[in-house]
Amino acid sequence: MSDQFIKLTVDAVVFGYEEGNISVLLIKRKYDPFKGAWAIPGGFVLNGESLEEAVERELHEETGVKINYLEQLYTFGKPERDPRGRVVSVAYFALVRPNAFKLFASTDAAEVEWFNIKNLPKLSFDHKNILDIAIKRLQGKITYEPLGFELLDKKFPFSDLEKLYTTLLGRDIDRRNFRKKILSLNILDELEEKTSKGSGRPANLFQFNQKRYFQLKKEGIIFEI
Amino acid sequence: MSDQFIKLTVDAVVFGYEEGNISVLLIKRKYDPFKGAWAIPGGFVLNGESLEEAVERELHEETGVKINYLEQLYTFGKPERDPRGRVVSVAYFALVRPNAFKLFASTDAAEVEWFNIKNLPKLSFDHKNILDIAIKRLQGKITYEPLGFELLDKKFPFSDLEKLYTTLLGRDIDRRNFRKKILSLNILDELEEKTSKGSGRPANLFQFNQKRYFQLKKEGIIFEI
DNA sequence: CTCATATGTGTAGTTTATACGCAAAAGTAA
DNA sequence: TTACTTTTGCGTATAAACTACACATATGAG
Repeated sequence: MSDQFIKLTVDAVVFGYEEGNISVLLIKRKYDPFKGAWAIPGGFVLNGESLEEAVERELHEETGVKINYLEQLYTFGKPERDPRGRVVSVAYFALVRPNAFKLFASTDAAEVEWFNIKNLPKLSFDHKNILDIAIKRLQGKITYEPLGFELLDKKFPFSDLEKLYTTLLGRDIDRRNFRKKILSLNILDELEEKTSKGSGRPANLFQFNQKRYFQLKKEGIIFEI
Repeated sequence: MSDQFIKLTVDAVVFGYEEGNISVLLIKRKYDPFKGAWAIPGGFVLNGESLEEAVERELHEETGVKINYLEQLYTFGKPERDPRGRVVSVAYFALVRPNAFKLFASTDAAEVEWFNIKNLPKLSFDHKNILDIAIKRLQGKITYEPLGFELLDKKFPFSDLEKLYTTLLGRDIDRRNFRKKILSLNILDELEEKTSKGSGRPANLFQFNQKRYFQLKKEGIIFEI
C-alpha cells in the first residue's frame, strides 16, 4: 500500500497584538526545502504525541512562545504541497500575549520574528494560503467568540479592546455603542485600578471573567458583537 | 524517526433528510478491528490523491452515495484512537439527497444503512465523538449558511424547508416569520409549478438560487436565520 | 356541499441597533 | 493657577429588526 509514505506535520499560525498591530509569528527556515525563507512554525508529529502536543512542542522548540489559546484551523492535504513528498499538515491557530515572554530561535529556525499581517514576507510551501485562512478565521470568530481577551493583557482599559476590534475588523466602531454592548454581556469585571498613559482622563481597568462567560454560554446566552 | 508509522485516513459523516428525519449513513464493518460493528464510512488516503478525492472514492466504493455538499469537519489525532496503531483521521461532513440514488455495500462494508440521528447504534473507534461534533456543526451552520437546500429536493415547497429547520434546530418556528425572513433574503426563486400531496391547499414550489446567493455574499449580505 | 387539512398573507408591540453630544478627569504649557 | 488639549465615561432619540398572533384561500375526502 502506498499510504505508508504519507507524512504528517502540524503548523501553527500564532497571532499577537500590540498597540494597534496584529502580528503573526514566523520563522526563518534553517534547512532545505525553502532554506532561508520565512515559514509558519511547525514540524513532524511524533508517534506517541497528540496533535496538540506536537504543536506545543514545536512552538516551544522553535520560538519560545507561551500559547494562550489554541484551536485547530484546517488540514491541508494536496499531494503536491510539499516538495519533499506527500506531507499532510494539520494547521492550528494560536493566540498569545507578545509581551508575556521573550522570543528565541532554535532547532529548525534560524530566526523568529513578528510580522504585521499587513506586511508579510514571501512564505514557504502553501503557508500563504494557510495564513490567509487563519486571518479570516480570526476576523470572523472575534465577532461571536470572546477571543479578543486572549490577545490583550489580563487587565486592560476599554480603549485597548476597542482598538483591537477596530484593527481586526478594519472599520470604525462607535465607542459608546461598543462599550454598551460589551458591558451588557456581563462578562467583564470592572476593577478598582486605573491606568493613565500620557494625557487624558485615566481609564478604569477591566478583566475578562471566563468562568462567568462559560456559565452564560451554557445557559444559551451567546457572545456577539 | 518514528513519524513514518503514522497512517492517515479520511472519514465522512453523511447526512440525509427525509420527511422529518435527519439520518446519517453508516456501514457495518466487514473486517477487524470492530468487525460487524457500525462505523462512519472512510478509509486510508492513497499517496497520489487529495483528501477530498479520498473521501469521494471511499464513499463511492463503500456506499454508492452521490455527494451534494462536502466540507472538512475536524482532524482527530489522539494516539490511542485506533487499535491498529497510530491512525490520524481527517473527518468530513457531507450532505446528500437520499432519494437521488440507491445504496449498495461493497469493499470494506458488509451493509450500508441510514440511521436516524436520534436512534444511533453503538459505533466503532471514536466515531461517536466524530458524529456528535458533526451534528453540532450541522445544527450550528444551518443558521448562518444556506445548507438546508442541499438536503432537500431541488424544487421544494416551503413547508419542507420549515420542517427541516424545525427538526434540525429541535424547536418550533413561527411559520409566517420564518417565511418572511427567508424570502427577504432573496435567494429563492418561486416557480410556477405547484405540488399537492393529499388534502390541503397546493403549495408553490421554490428553488434555491445559488448564483444569486454567492453574489449577495460577495456584496457582504449574509444569510442568517 | 360540508368538513378537514395545509398553504398564504398583514399588523401591532417589543426589543435591539444606530446615531450622536457633552461633561469629567487628567496632563501640558503659558 | 489657569486655559487648553486629550482621553474617558455616560444618555437619549430614532430607526430597524424581531416577535407574537388570526384569518382567508385552495384543495381532497366523505
